[in-house]
Amino acid sequence: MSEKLVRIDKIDRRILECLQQDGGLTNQELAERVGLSPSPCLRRVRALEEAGVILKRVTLLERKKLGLSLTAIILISMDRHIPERFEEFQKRIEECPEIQECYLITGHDADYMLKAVVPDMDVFQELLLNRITRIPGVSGVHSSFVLRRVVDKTDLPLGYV
Amino acid sequence: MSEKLVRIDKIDRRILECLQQDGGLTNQELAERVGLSPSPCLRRVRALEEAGVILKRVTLLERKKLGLSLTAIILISMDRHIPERFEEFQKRIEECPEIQECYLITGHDADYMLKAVVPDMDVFQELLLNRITRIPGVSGVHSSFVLRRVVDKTDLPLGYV
DNA sequence: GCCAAATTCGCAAACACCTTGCGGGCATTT
DNA sequence: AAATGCCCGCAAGGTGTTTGCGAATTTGGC
Repeated sequence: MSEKLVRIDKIDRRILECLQQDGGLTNQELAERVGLSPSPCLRRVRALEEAGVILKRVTLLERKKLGLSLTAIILISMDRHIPERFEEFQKRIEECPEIQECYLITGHDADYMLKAVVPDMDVFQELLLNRITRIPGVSGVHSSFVLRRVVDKTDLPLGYV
Repeated sequence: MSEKLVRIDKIDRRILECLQQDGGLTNQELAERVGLSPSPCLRRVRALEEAGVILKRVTLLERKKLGLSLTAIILISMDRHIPERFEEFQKRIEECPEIQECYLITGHDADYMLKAVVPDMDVFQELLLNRITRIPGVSGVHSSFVLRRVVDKTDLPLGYV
């Protein structure tokens, strides 16, 4: 299910490029852009979904319009590197809707890198002090805040496919 | 255009929750889920788009199926903090399709935090040495690599709206 | 380089969905 | 209590999706 042996030709790549950019495209528009008639185009999209290349379609919302004006980058270190601690940490992090990303990373500075979206500093403080630092094993926490979004996109580079 | 005075009631919130999770929902399905008939539902969606709350719809793809198995977190420091350097840096970063996120951040450790998606270490090395570190003003670079994606989602927390 | 097999295309028809104007009901205001 | 404005649902026409099928193209073997 997760092997990467998926044949992707020129047309598939253009389909993926278009859909990455605009998931609201009708099949007709998509077909026109990739130079195909609607039916084979839809069949290719279905096949790409079936193959697991296309994961899901989502709608992106504007943070500021929703009063979510603060984005924080949090680096976290764990004291004892035992599996149970990591499992527990990950479970607790998944429960926080404010956390959009959480990666286990290499390097000695930190074990986890998180990105959180909150309305303001008060909520951030609550998240950090009441929820994150209370998780067993969390020893070091370092937070930065996003001043400016230079790049913030979801599309993958398809030039290597 | 970017003020946040947007009236969002219970139904709008449910619409946004549904669309964040599944952008491929038909208007009929959406209407049913939020307890509305198709026409007022579509009108609300249109209004939310018009108001700029709904930004765009995108399709998320599976990295590994496309041979993009390496994700890097890069922290960058700049030597002289003059506007021209930052402008130039940002312009050059935008040209890299591998860079999905680039934030200007607070804190003394770094000025920018980037996330890059690449096929392998060779490409990462090329990106880092030939493109990023060659940008005038870049003085410090620290890279980490993603070992495991604990959380990786695009939906915002709507509990505060 | 040719032929057979498999794949993938485009067409057309049936179906589902979107989209608009309109009338009616509910809430808020005067 | 009446008037106003807002938002709902209905219905009809237009648009897009989806399926089977025959034709064309590509793939692989000899």
